[in-house]
Amino acid sequence: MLALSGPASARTPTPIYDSSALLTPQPTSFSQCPQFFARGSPPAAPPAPRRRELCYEAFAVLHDGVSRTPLYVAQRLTRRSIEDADERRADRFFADARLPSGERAELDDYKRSGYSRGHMAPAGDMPTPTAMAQSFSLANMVPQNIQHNGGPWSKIEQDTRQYVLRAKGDVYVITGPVFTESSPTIGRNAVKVPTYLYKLVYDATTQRAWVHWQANREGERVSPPISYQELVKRTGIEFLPKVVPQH
DNA sequence: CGGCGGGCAATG
DNA sequence: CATTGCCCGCCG
Repeated sequence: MLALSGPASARTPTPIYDSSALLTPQPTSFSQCPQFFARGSPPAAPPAPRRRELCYEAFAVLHDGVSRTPLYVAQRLTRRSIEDADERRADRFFADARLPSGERAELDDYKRSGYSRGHMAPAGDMPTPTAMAQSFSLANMVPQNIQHNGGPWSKIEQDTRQYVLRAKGDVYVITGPVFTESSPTIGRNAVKVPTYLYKLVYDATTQRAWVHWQANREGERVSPPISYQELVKRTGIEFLPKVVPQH
């Protein structure tokens, strides 16, 4: 078992799962890693059962036990963190033991599924060996078209890193899957295959945001970004805190 | 073309 | 379970 033994996760107690936990939402554990969210505010998603908040050393995951994937993964990137992102790729994927077995993807689900294990918070962003290892949690993965993952999506990840290298301050990135009624599943645990993937990039210094919205399929090219408001419309999730008018 | 970064699977 | 070789797409 690969220990999630980084400083951040060491401070994160393992959630207790019992019947009452399914009925009454637990207090947010994102409160223990607010640094990954703009102004410390996690996205406002409509409440739903079987959602778990997981903090890691360099990113935070809202996991969905129905799809057995993350719903979104949040990061804060800086020029410094990208300059530090020169770790050797760990390449050791693992099922995340902090999730109940019925809610999580297992390695066998992806094996010979025809889909790759696609990072939401990319391995290439990770600034420390611990963060690199943690990024291979299946709680950070969705079944992704192999060609799209290694091609256009990889390009978007690298473009994002290049942007951050030139940014003046904090850049918040939120990445996640979008499912449709017809979304297929893989493996015995029926891990849902996303129809679309998005990556929201928000530069807190300039207060500019843009969104990469890509179909999870063969032949998909890098599409022109869409607006933040369009992302909210398509997902129903308010990812960024509403700006409080100053006076 | 080679290097790099996203992966995969076979092998002891 | 770690190592190794391989595939693919993108870019300079």
